[in-house]
Amino acid sequence: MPHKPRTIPRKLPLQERSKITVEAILTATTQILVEFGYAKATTNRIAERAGVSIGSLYQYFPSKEALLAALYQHHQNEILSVLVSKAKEFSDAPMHVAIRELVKASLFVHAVNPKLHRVLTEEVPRLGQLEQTLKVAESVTSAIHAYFEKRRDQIRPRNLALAAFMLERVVETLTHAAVIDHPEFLIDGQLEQEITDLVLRYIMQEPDYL
Amino acid sequence: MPHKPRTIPRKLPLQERSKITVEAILTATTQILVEFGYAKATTNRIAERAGVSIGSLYQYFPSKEALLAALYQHHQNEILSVLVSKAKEFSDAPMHVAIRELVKASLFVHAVNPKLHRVLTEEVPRLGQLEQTLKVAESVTSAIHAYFEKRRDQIRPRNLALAAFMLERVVETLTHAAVIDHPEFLIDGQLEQEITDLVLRYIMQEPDYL
Amino acid sequence: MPHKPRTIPRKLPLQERSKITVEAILTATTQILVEFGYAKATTNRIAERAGVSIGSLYQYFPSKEALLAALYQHHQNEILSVLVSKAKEFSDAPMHVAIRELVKASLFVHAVNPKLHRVLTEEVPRLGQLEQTLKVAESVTSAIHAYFEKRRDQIRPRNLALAAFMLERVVETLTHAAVIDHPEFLIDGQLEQEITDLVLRYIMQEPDYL
Amino acid sequence: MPHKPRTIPRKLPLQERSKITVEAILTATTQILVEFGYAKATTNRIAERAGVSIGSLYQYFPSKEALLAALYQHHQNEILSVLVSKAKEFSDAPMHVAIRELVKASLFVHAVNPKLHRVLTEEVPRLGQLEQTLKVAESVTSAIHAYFEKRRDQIRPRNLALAAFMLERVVETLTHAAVIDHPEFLIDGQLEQEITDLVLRYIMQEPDYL
DNA sequence: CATGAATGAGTCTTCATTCAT
DNA sequence: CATGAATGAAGACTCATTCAT
Repeated sequence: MPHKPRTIPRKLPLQERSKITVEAILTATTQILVEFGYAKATTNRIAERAGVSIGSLYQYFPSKEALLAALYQHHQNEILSVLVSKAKEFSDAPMHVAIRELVKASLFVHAVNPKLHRVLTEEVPRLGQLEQTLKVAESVTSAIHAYFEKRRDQIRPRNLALAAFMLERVVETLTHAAVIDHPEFLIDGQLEQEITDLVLRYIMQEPDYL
Repeated sequence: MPHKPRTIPRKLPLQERSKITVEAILTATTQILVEFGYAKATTNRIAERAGVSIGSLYQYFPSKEALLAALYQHHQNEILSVLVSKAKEFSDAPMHVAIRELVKASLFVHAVNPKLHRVLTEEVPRLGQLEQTLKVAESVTSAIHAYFEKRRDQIRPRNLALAAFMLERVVETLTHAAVIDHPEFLIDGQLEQEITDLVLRYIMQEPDYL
Repeated sequence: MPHKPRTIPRKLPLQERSKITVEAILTATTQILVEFGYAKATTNRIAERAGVSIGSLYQYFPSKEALLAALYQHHQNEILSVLVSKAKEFSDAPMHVAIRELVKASLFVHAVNPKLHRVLTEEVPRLGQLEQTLKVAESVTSAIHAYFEKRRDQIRPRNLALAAFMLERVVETLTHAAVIDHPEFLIDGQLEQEITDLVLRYIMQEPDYL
Repeated sequence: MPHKPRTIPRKLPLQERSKITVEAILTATTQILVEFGYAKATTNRIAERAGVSIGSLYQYFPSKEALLAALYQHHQNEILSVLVSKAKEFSDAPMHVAIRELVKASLFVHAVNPKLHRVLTEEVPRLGQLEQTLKVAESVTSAIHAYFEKRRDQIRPRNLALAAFMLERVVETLTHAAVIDHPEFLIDGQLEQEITDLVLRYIMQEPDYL
């Protein structure tokens, strides 16, 4: 009889074999999600693809939700780590450079596995634990906000929280939508240029940077 | 037989009673979707909420997908009609006025039933017929594109298709995300102002309109 | 979904337990069919009778049709194996002996589980895969035809295909109908004698075998 | 809520319009049965095809079973009337003539609407009232039996009941199966000849009639 | 720890039948 | 009497999850 799903991993993959198994399951989940979409991503199918018994899957992920959450987490971390490293690298650069790099990073990140990103973003229901997980956006927004605070005098808009929110959303949406629906805009770095432009014209006091 | 679900409404509501039933079903669907989310929106629950037998539901909507598609359609039409009427109203206005009105309209449209909009946009799987239905975005983009063509000389960016795409995406995302996650930005027409600003600074040759 | 039901067994029973389960399901299907008839033979009822969960039933038989097909197959094989073994045993015997044995075998086969035979033959709809399965008749006819070819000179009728067809149909119907509706004709081997007579008088050149 | 089906027609078609309606329903049932088979012959579909409301259908046939029973009855009567009239016509003819005519009549009857005959015979479940209805076979058998009694001395087999049973079954099956599966045997009156032969050789004392 | 057979609540959907208009 | 909207019991089937081996 089905239960209310636990979400905390039952045990940590201490041993080597465990790690491999967990890895295999996660990889399989990604593949199944990409190939068949969320609706057809059953735990049994995932286990099969992973070459692992369904029992083992539940050994490491106490519920389907936990599995998805882990994948999500993993995906988020990849994204965050790219963004964070870029942020550090260009924290002292001129703003127009920093922002261009942020846009670049966002494009890069979306290009890694666009289909997975789309499924995770659009299909997987954000319920329960997943609700909490989906917070890259927020932490990026916070980081941008903090950055704006530091350079308050170079920022034209007065409401920095609002500006940060807008920046995060705009960059995310445009890179996401372009990668999925309009790859042609990516040619020649056109999109990168235009998004950067869009943002800088809004953010900066002196648009003469151009 | 999961099966290939039919999507064409089985019969048209000839009598008055039918219309009421159809209306009740659609309303119930909206409510259930908003209250419980897509995952728990079963046809039986919807019928019950509508105060109608499950048989009646299937009398008018030959499959769950068809029901959702109808709701989608309805929702889309509401949105489009608002946008289209605004578009006509301001087609000859100065661009900065027209764009401000577009932003206003978008905010208005998202404010009607934000939760429904979120569920329809983020949770309901876009399969089969729904795939086709999800095209408001595209038609809005086209309309903007056409508008840009007419005013080509006032538009700074050279790639009009790209600019139209960006404009549509940006306005949609920002109004959507704000309505759902940051209602505080809506106070004082702040967001409206800022989005308009963002867009105009990007679009226009002469930002001295400010 | 309703769907086009799969018919290939989902997985083979690897473990001992599986075999028992499959066996139990098949047995239960037979019982339910015999007791309640096809119309009331629901998969849930069958699973219950088998002392097995409905899920298990679908683990081994991907659709109701597949279940019935399997039962059919099994039943057909039993029949065929009896007939084939008899055929081999008497392939060189005098024709009047061979034919008497065929009749005997047919009676024997129908007597095993007449009710099941009746349900399978008369009630279960012959759709999809079952269509293909229902071919014992044809293979028996072919075998008879081949037999006739070999003994062409002893066979009075000229159209051997027609004669084979008639022989198969006549023996099948008479044994079937008698077993179900007129068991009294089976007493004393009366029916066996008469069918044999009917056939031999038609088939043979020289009815003086009598 | 569904009830246990009544079977006695609710009212007689006294008026002209009623007769037409009943006729239309019966015709539609036949068509639907032939076109789609029993499994897809829903009462709503039948009513629609008949150009009559579902309510009207139930006005005249209190249940689906009653409808099928009526059709059955009708079909049986058509068959019986042909056979009976032939029987009368040839009751005093020499037996080999009479039997040939019986075979002819059977072929004729099966050729009228073979598909309907097949559906009625093989698909429609013989439950409840239908169980009782399916008795043409029996009355034909009785008639043959009576005929044999009258000509006892010309009949070779001693068990006249058994002989009558065999004769009825054999003629019915062969004509039925041939019409459906082997129309080629009907060419040139071959089948008619052979069935007649089969029967006469079995029945008659003196096969020198040939 | 792994395995995979087993579970069963819950889904979508159909269709014979009723009954208000 | 006709109409057709409404009914709802019941059926086939899925899939997350458990547990004996």
